[in-house]
Amino acid sequence: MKRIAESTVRRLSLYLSFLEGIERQGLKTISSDELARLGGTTSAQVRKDLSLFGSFGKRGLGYSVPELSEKLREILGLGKQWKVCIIGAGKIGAALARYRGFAERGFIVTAVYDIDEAKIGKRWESLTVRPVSELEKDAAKQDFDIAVVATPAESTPAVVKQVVRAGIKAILNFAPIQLSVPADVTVRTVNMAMELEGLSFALSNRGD
Amino acid sequence: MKRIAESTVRRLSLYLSFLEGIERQGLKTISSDELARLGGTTSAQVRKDLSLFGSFGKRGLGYSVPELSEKLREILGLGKQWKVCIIGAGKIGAALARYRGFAERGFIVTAVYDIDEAKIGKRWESLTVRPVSELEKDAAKQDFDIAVVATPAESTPAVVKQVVRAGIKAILNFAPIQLSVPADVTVRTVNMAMELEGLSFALSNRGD
DNA sequence: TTTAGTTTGTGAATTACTTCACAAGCATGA
DNA sequence: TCATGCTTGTGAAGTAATTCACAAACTAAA
Repeated sequence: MKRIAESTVRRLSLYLSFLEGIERQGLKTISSDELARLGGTTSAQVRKDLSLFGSFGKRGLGYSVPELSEKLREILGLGKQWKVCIIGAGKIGAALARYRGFAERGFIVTAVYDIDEAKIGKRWESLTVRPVSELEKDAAKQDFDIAVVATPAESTPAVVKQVVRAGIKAILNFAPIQLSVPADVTVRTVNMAMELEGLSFALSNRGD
Repeated sequence: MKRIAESTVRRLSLYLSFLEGIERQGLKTISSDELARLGGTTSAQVRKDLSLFGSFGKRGLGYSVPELSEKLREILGLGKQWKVCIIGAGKIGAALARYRGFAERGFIVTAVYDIDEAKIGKRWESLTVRPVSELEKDAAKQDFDIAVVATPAESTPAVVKQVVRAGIKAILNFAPIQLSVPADVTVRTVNMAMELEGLSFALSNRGD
């Protein structure tokens, strides 16, 4: 299959969230045009995005809401269960571990790690904090799919090295630094400072 | 000035964070090539990004680290102080209000709002929770620059309408929905579900 | 001063993404 | 059954972002 752009995947997520709302309202079909209006894009964009994966609509009618939802869930790999470990037993990690949407979408947090001696061995959100040095060994048994990296900037490169060595292929990164990983590891970074600076830029350069 | 792509602004933020690290290490100059390596991009990209705003380097030498940092801070509008209000006195809001990087970069939280009667009037992170219905009136006096929207999906559209009416031109959105705002309002959305789904997609479609 | 070695800044070329525009398919009603 | 009206799926066209490639500018050393 052709390489899919990250922007496309983000839009698919967005479409799915709309469809779930619409499904709850009981509507049976939706056109690319309505979907586009909800997502702030164009109907051609919607159709193009979907056409990368097949043809799911009926000409003259639109898309069946439950059918398209199901297809999108399949495309996005939801419905499977993903084993997640959280690295960094701090506030962000805790917020995520408690976040309902996490479990709802099949992301199951099965372990938590830290490098801080003071935290290791403590109970944390119904798990026991383990040392990062054990990650590789644990991963051989548990087979984690995703690592959430929520460590301070300084310790993050070392932590990420362990994650990669443990064979984990997907990282959700909250550390405010750029991760360097092999090409077969996917990283999504959530960086508040960067978002704020984006807003600051927009405010500073209005009307240019 | 020409329209600047969001991806460019994100990279500028990234470059700045590297420069700050390098400045602490005491290095005086850096080449586009080194910056590119740190940021996982190409030297041509770095030079192109910077050239949109002027020419800051010296041929044969590279960029002066303190000088380029300063320029980037200027471009990104840091150094100014931005007045921020948080809407939604929940966990995300609290985490942000306490987040040090927030204040360090000049984002000052001066008020918090909610629609939940039970929360209104309560103390919260050294502020008192006010009703969203008062936002427009308050904004006339306080002149907020940025609104952080951290409300449940259902109540978000109404909240955003108030924010827009209050004349606030930048929104950091944590609600898992698409905001509809006039063109002169800038929105950055942080949506965990979308990031997770991106990872899920990558894991499901490896090797295609 | 001259030469060798770097590195920038930037048009041109390339690649990626989005939008256009329309034939083809389906539903509905006559 | 046929005509009308809608909406999809998709090549082609257009726009945007990235990378190439090289002249120009600077440093440092001889």
